[in-house]
Amino acid sequence: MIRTVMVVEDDDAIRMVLRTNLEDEGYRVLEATTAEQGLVIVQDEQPDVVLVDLRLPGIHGLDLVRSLRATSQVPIIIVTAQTDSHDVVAGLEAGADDYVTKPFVAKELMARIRIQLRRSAPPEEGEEELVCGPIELHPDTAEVMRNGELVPVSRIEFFVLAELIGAKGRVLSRDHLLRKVWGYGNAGDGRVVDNLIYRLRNKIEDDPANPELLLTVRGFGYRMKA
Amino acid sequence: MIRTVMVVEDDDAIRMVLRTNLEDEGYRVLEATTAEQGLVIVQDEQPDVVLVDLRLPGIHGLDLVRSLRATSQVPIIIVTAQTDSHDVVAGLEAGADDYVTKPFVAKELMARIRIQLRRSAPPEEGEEELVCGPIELHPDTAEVMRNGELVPVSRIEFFVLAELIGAKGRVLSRDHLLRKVWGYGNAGDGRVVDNLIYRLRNKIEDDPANPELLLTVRGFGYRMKA
DNA sequence: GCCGCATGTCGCAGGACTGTCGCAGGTAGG
DNA sequence: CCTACCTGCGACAGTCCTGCGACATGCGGC
Repeated sequence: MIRTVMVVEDDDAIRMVLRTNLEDEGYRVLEATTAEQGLVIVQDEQPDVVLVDLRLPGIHGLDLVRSLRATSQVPIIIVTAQTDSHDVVAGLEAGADDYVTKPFVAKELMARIRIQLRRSAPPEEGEEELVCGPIELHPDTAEVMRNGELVPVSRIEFFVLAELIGAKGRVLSRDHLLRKVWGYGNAGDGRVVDNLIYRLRNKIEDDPANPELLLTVRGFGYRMKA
Repeated sequence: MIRTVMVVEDDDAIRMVLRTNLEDEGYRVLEATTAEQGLVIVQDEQPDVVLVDLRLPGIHGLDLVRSLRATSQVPIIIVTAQTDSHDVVAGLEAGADDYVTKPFVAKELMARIRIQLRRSAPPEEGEEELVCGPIELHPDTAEVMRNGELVPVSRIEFFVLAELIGAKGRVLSRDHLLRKVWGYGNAGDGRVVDNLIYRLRNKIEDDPANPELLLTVRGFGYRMKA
């Protein structure tokens, strides 16, 4: 099961560090630079954890925490400078679940995220099997097997495949995939999806020109063979 | 049965979020950014639910609610900022059926929409099977089966068939189909429908010249065999 | 039976949709 | 710094869709 982490942080450098660290841990990462944006994205994507920098331009992070907590149970971790210790207290009172102070040690933050995830994880879950015919996805290792043989796929290819297989044969529109995989606010050309599908087919189909697993539904989008 | 939700909201970001969420739930979505526009579209399209932002440019959402209620029974859900609680009361008095405050949780809004739909819907519903004789529609995969065999149809053909089968034998006028399938603002020739029916018959009828499923009702339109 | 209108039945051409592939900037790793 | 890979983008071609028009057919009223 792929978990999604939302990062609300206006400092580009820090956001980048967080993104790379999180992606290395296998999370899907959403980003926002303002509280307003963060609020919208959280509602749209319903991430599994939210990291909030308290010092945001415009609306203060503290208010974001309150707004989030008012409508959602999502675990919130505050990320803040060491000097703002009083804000941390206010943040926890506002409904945050944990905090880390900058400069933070990546490993510690990752650990805290895991704790929050475990705490909020649905009781069972069952690690939904991502299998479709000869294709098998291992979210743990981000690996794709085909007839038991490892197929190298890129990060984004993996997510698209996971989304498609997770849909269990239902059609997914290009828009849907753009939003779910590329992320919110990505106004990228819809053709990006076509391209990625083309590349995926070259990796997982016997005869990429006559796909039997990753099917086109003209006018609608793509779907996996049931 | 495909339901239509109308969104009257001037904020682009919020409208976008609503659209994507609603489309993910399988609704058809209509949009308007002003009360005037909303009123026109509602009358023309007769959606199944209307979401109204109270803070609209020009005419206030409250007046839109009154105008709608004056001429229609359509369920109205108010979407408003938390701070406008007095407006909510006024809105409900003006005839709205429910409300959500921004920031709202998408899931909650979807649930409220379902409630309104159920309230206004024919008693049963329940994922209504799109089946008519040997014809079977699968919205998940956008596929049409005939005697268990896949029949390739285009996007627009699929929607027309869905609309007809959803009507359960009632006659649908060309105008109705143009509005529901081709969409608002399409001033297309009514003969476009005739053409499409012709093509559909060639795909789903045993003897297209003597249709037994997709029937003509002279002077009115078309209907499926009961 | 005749006439007028609604509908059926094509064929066509423009265009929408998708597959395919090469290119270049960017990134990660060595 | 170099290399390999990833990824978005654009271009092109082939296929399919679809609106339109023209003519044929059939139905209903007189």
